[in-house]
Amino acid sequence: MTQEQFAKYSFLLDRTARKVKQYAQQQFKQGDFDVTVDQWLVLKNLSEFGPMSQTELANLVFKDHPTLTRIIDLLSKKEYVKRVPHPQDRRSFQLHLTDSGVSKVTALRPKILQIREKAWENLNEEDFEEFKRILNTIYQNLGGQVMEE
Amino acid sequence: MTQEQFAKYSFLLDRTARKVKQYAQQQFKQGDFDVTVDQWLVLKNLSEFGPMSQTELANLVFKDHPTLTRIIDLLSKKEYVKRVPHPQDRRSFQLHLTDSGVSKVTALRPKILQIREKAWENLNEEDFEEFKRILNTIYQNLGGQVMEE
DNA sequence: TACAAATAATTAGTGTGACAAATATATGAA
DNA sequence: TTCATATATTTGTCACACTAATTATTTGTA
Repeated sequence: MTQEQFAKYSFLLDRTARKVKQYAQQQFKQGDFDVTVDQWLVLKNLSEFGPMSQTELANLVFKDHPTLTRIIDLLSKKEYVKRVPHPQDRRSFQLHLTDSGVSKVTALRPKILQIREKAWENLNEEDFEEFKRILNTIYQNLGGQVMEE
Repeated sequence: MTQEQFAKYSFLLDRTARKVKQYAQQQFKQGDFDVTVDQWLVLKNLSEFGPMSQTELANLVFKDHPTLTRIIDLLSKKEYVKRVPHPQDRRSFQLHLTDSGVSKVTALRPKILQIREKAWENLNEEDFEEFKRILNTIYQNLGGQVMEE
């Protein structure tokens, strides 16, 4: 394996990740989902794990704080999420889905699961396991923390 | 394989790609390379394949035209690249590395190859082949064109 | 208690990515 | 030749990623 090969794999990885995101975003747009792929990730996690602070959410979705602040700003403006002052800690907020946010998640969830499926055609269980293992190895090589299942 | 799994893999892919880019960018910054990861990709390809138009280059690095225009703007400002009017076609430019651009590529190339290696520790030849195959399958599933080696 | 250090969130600045629309020029068919 | 169509590049707008710095508040330690 030459060093040049490593650079090529980095390129392939980047290109594929962009394609997956772009494809999903196009479908979101076509279906008038009124959220971006990243905004969806935030809504979905709030829905699954309940109210939490921005720091907790940032760790969950692996976005940095400034990025998350802006995503929350956008979701607040759309009134899918609201910032509720934390009762004990005046520095922080609890993020809650609004009723409208809950409905949005319910409505979009099945559609998005279907969109996500497309990328994985022509691959089997073994491929998925391999892929996950390799991605996690790379992530750890660069100092990332992998969560247990 | 449940639909939820597909969403998780999409997330892992995105997260890993961002990590790889972020790691490289940090190293670039630490070494005062004076270019970003994406700017480097452009310089490297111009160095390897010689002068070409922006359209050709955009196809080579899989960036869209507006994005490439802006990257070239930055590289021009830094005087690593210059736009030379195409002799026959006044709509287009030939992109040339400047002398300073050539030196930059020569100086950075070995350092960057080394940085890229880090992500791939603890993986073997078979893993790389698998990984490439899976990435390309995904890319094709979403309508992308894969190049022959 | 007092005050330095840590933490939560935001702001600012730059770069990249996607998409749509605009501009300038070239090409091909009637 | 002319005019519609195609091509090369740019501009504009919004969203996201990362860094650094800032603000407000809390915590830990002397």
